[in-house]
Amino acid sequence: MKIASWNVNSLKARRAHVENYLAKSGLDVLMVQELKGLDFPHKEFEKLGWHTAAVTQKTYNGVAVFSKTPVKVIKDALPGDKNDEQARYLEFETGGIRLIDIYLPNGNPVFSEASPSNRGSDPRLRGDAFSEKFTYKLSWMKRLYKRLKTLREDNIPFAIGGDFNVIPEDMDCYDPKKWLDDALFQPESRAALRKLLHLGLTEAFRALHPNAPGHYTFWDYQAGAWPKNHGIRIDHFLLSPELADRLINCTIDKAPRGWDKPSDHTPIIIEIDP
DNA sequence: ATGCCTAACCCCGTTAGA
Repeated sequence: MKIASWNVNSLKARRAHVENYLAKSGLDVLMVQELKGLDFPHKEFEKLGWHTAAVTQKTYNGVAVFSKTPVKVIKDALPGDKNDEQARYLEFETGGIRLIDIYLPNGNPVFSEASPSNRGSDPRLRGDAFSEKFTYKLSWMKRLYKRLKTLREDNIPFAIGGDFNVIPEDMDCYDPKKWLDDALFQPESRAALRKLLHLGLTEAFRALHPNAPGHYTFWDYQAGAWPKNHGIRIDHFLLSPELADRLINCTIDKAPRGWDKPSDHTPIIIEIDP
């Protein structure tokens, strides 16, 4: 069973890419993120032979799944905050497996804007407050921990994939120094990701490719990042023990990043022994 | 040291991405 995750950076803009990928990649399930629109073309994809489910909002965020087998939605929002209206979480069952598709908040900027007199000094030494966006990221990760802990305690096997917006380790970016001030690279973000792993989850790519730097899932559109391979690895799959034991392969498919008018992310694929 | 690029919305410059 082949399952992929891909941040498409607007489904509308990447519609042909997604259809092409579904037709040719041999996937059983494709989870996508950052749809950037309220409308989701369920019928059109059903005509192409895919079962679908989506959580969308206007302009921002949005996650969806395409599957060869029927999709039963378990949750269309991350529990823990009824006032959170951002479309970032979809939990479902398909092909006999519980899957979770996430678009984890980016969180930049890390700190609230400094007063003019304080600019230039280190915001951490200054004791600046975290920004609203970074606070939201960390609280979202705390809520995610609670949800995954519940699934573990209930002995429900699952795989969670998506755009985690966290660079796990220094080897997961081309130049760690350039990311020191970024929300994706903060100690708090990385600790929250490790905490998820401490529930007994396996990070699929790193488990199968230990000590292998230079493998990325995102390359900025700017400054020639793609041809220079100046990327970061932020799209991940985490597997509960039952599925980790069935993990055959985990690869990053760089091809779609080289297509015309590409997303800035490229798909990550896991293969599970049926 | 800074901006670089892309997408959505409608304000066609601003916000967000990462």
